[in-house]
Amino acid sequence: MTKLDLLKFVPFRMNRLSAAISTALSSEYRDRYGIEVPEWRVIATLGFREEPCTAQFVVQHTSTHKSTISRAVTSLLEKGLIERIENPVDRREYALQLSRDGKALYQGLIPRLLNREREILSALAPAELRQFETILAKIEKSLDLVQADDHPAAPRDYEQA
Amino acid sequence: MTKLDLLKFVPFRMNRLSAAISTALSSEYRDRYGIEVPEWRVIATLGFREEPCTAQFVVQHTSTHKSTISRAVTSLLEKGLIERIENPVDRREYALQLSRDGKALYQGLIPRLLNREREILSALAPAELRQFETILAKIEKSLDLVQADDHPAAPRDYEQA
DNA sequence: TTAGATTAGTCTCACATGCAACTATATACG
DNA sequence: CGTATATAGTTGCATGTGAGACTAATCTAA
Repeated sequence: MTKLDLLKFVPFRMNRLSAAISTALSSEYRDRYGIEVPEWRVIATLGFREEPCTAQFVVQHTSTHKSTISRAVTSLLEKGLIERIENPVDRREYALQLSRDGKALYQGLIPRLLNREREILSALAPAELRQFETILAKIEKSLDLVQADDHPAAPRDYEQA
Repeated sequence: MTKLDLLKFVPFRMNRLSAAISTALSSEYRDRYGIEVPEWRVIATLGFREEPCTAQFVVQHTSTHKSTISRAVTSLLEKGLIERIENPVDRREYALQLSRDGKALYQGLIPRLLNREREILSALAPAELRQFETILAKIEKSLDLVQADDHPAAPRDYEQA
């Protein structure tokens, strides 16, 4: 008679933890700036990489479905938080970058989010935190979620759903 | 100039990892039995606790929104995988339990899911696995996701979306 | 007994998102 | 060249789900 205790089942626990963490963070950008998760991911990508990059790059970088990114980009354009630059060499794609307002939002938001992350992880001792980083990296690798920057893996469309 | 690397940001990594793990597991019940995540959670709860229990109990136990559980229960009833017993003492609630078919599904499914979990965690050394359990428990506790069985915490409605 | 509060469960609404078809452009190769 | 294939990005469609109103039943306390 095999049994399974949900509360000890890692997939369930990861789901629940991830949702709880998202909720804990979302107030910082949702309540404060009216930004949803996919939009946050676009901003995070553009803010971190100084150079403009395409929506396709954001898709790869964030492991988010391209239709979701497309809608997030549209929304951010409407909000004036990013700008779109035509690429004369390849007119299918556009280079995206943060606008002045987008950069200001980024600068205001990042410290808050890092603080939240710190708060959540403050439950861990320093050694545990290092272990956690190692463990996450190993599981990510075994699930093929890590991609060399120049040889991006096959696109994956996992969403926080 | 503060910056944030998404790929090193724990909330993002947890989201992505949790989604990838869900995807890796869902084939076992989705493809195989046409069961969705909320239905799986109901089945897991009923199968683990031998005694019948109410939808409200499942809500608390799985940290899932009551409307989601309600729909999952309806769907499982239609599929004949669970049964609903009226409670003459309190006619608002119903006791739920796995049907014969539901128990068979449970018995067939559990070993597969445990195998999948093992595969995913096989990237970790035994010591790391123990560390991981400890770390998860600590973060869960700090986010108030653990509930004493007789003093359930305030209901939380985190969903995998 | 009764009025107000509480609880279990259902249902409607709004909305986010994956999928897949689609458009427009670019590339590869005969 | 020109045709076939691949790619960037958008959009329509279907669906899953959280919020919260709602119903019915129970509990509490005057």
